[in-house]
Amino acid sequence: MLSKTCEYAIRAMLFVAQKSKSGTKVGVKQIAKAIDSPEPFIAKILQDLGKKGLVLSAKGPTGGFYLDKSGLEKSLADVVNAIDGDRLFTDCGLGLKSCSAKMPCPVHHEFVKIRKDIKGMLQKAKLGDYNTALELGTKFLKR
Amino acid sequence: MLSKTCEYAIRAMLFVAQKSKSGTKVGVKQIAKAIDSPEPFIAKILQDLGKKGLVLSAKGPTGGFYLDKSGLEKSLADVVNAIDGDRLFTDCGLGLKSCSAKMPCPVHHEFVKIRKDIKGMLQKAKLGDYNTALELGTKFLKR
DNA sequence: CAAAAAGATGTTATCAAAAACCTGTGAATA
DNA sequence: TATTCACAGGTTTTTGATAACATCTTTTTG
Repeated sequence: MLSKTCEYAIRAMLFVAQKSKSGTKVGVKQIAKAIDSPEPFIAKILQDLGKKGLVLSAKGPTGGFYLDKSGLEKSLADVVNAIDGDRLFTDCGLGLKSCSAKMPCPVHHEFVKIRKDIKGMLQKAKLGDYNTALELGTKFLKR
Repeated sequence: MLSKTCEYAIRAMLFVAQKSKSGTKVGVKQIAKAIDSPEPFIAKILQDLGKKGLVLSAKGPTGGFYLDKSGLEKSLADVVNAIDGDRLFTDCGLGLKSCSAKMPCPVHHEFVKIRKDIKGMLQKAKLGDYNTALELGTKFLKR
């Protein structure tokens, strides 16, 4: 469904979001540990997300990644779009190169509906929405 | 969403279903051409599906793959399950190894609903359901 | 029997995703 | 201002999925 990269990205962003609520910046090492991901890999991903304006970063001691108010309002759909593009929402479910309402694969119409649901779900979910649950330990980012 | 293998499998099965309606058996070569897939690859997939009882085959001249009445009643979910297992319906949307109602990732509950929809859709879609549309050329298996 | 077609098995090639590494550069603080 | 911390950026390696090919066996029809 989502690429591995994208999965890591979302988990990392949710962790950063959680920490940003209290104004803390977090380093790559800490993030990697929190979401159980390879450190150099998550560094790359965050760098990429930074370039695309989805996460802020500060160099030097006490530096790290963080989100501001508007960053916390970004949705999971924004993250997915930054990493995977709109592949998930446009690619044919049966792998056809040109599959559209005009030239549909057998399951095209059914897939359109499903994808719409997924998109809606991802758009509704904001990065800041999960802080409480994460702190309470009722939702998890690793294992 | 589905593996490439699974996509080919579904397309191949839909083609076989279409031909089986009129009692025709189809060879690997013909199938590969019809769904625009590598011939040795689709051969392997069909061999596999045959072993799992989803498609019938006959050796020798005039042989090939075909479906009987009960085969045409099988659903896309059956094909997906034979190839990809229940990966699609059980794996965590964010890549966590153990993600369940008890230890959910942040989007677990949302994903459960989506997956249920997908499953329902695949179960409702029978292999024989698309014959007319395929013959009329309003739905397609390649390009 | 000969030809045709699937069954079975194994090897190799290609490609993109994932992962790891290494050096550069800017910022903070003592 | 020097040191150190941490992100930035580029390069390389590894891995796994996909794809392609080859060979041989078995079965069935004509």
